Amino acid sequence: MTTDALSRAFAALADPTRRDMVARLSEGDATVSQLAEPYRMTLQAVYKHLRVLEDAGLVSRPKGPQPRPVRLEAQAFDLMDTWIERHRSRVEQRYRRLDAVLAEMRGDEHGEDHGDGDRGRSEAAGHPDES
Amino acid sequence: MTTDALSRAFAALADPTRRDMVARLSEGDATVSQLAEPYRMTLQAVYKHLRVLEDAGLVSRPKGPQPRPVRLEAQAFDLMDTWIERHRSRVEQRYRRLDAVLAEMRGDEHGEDHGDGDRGRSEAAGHPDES
DNA sequence: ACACCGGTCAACCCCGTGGTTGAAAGCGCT
DNA sequence: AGCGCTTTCAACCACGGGGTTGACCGGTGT
Repeated sequence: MTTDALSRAFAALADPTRRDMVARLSEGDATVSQLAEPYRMTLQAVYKHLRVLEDAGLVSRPKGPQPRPVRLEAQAFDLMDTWIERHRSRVEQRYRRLDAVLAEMRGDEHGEDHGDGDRGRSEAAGHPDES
Repeated sequence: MTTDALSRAFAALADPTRRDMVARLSEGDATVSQLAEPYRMTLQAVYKHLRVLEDAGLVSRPKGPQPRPVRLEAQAFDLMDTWIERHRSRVEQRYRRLDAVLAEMRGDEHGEDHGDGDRGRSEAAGHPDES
């Protein structure tokens, strides 16, 4: 079950088919069968994927009558986005700081790529902090 | 195997333990055993998680001698970030547009929340487009 | 009423994954 | 060499996830 929302969201997007669905949904709502037709898999399989996306909160659907269209829901994306942003930015800052240090030490020549240079050690006795 | 990079990245972050590791790594590099100690699971299990993160490109480690520290790698985050951003923004635009339409139709009263109102249909015959 | 159509549920199969245990490497000591 | 530390590999187990097939519900049309 993995229980927590973030896990579900990430897990949901970990599948190419599901990502493709999201991509198509971002261009407009669609019904289950409409979503299904491009793929070679069964309608039921698509439905399952849909359920996963729904459980992840990435997608919502009116419980009303017959042609229940599927609609993208932005909030779950925000969840992941902020999480990623939170940690990624930290790393990039460390990168830049290191860049700066290196630049200061020699004449600068900022390599855009990530070839591993030498390593700097830095212990972190941090608390888990999670989320 | 799920093969593609994005899938691996998302799948990697779909696990709370792994996310926690990333969170801690964003505060500074750490060795496998350092990473392992907070958790009740085996060192080997942690190592496996590490492998997943590494395969996902979220983490790198110098192949040098013994205490091989683990280091966060920003690029994979960028991958996910841009993907999410690409689609999320689309949705939000649609939201706003719909908001605007509604506002135009009546005297505006922009509900901040997402209670489902009525729905507008809009077919999309778009190509998969993927990635 | 009947059938049709879209959507949904349930049982089942296969394999990838999170976790375990056990043993083997690598490398730093003295 | 031998000890001890960290890191890694391999075999194994239980569970959940992606996919299938088959049947069932809910409206709409005629």
